[in-house]
Amino acid sequence: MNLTIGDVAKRIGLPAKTIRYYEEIGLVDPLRDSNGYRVFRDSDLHKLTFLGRARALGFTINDCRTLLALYEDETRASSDVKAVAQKHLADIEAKITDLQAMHATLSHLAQECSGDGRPDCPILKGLSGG
Amino acid sequence: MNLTIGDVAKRIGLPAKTIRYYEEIGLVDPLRDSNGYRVFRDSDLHKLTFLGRARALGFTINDCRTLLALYEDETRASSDVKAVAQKHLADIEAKITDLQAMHATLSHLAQECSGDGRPDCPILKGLSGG
DNA sequence: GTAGGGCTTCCTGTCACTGGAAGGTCAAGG
DNA sequence: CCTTGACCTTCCAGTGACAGGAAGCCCTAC
Repeated sequence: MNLTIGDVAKRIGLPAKTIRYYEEIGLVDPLRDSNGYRVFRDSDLHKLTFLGRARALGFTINDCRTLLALYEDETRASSDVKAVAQKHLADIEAKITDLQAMHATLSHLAQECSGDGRPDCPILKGLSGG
Repeated sequence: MNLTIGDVAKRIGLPAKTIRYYEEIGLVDPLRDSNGYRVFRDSDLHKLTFLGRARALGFTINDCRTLLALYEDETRASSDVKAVAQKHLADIEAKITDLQAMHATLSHLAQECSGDGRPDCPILKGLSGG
């Protein structure tokens, strides 16, 4: 018995919709049964697992495409993989820095806000440029 | 002389496109000159400044709409503002936590990758489930 | 009068899906 | 044999917050 897309979805932990989408954009290419249902080979399952993990680490679909190509290429240089990873690590670090700055500013404002029934509010003052 | 949208954009630090978009979704409502050009009052400039800062702190457009309404409402309770801010702070914290987890996992994998010309790569192994 | 820059609207594209409609397929139960 | 319900299929629209670009009007300077 072939695994249907629902079975694969459960096994991999990705929604069926997402798997169809990955096929549509050419990340996987499952076979078809005579009834039109998708047929997933082991290689498809491996790719989908790979994609699920890469996406969970925050790689873009474009990065995933690159990484998947490297994954499939037995003659790859690990430096190519590492370069993609390090670029992504730098992006993550930049995002964390941004978020921490936002958090610092906003928590400072919130701390000064009494948060009661009165209209006076340092948060709004801060936002309006006060 | 009225300020045109380009002048306002420079002054506030938002692209003109963004200001038009904010008008389209009802966040601001500038007047119009006889030639069709937008005319920005002081109150429009204040609102746009407010929006720019709120967006820079990561508030969604929907939150901005709420905050702007509170900003305009002289009878607001500061607790309402603070609630929005604290919800957003919690979201920021969650995002930072997620990003830090991704960073930890990926930097660990990257550290083990030699990054040379050989095909052997712990990053790909980690992604494929190894 | 013409060249340029800015303004206007409108339409499309981005990213990575998600939701939903319309219709085909399959196994189980009556 | 028929139905029911849970699958599967495709296709279309919407999300958030804009950005890019085309076509055409306006205004100033030379």
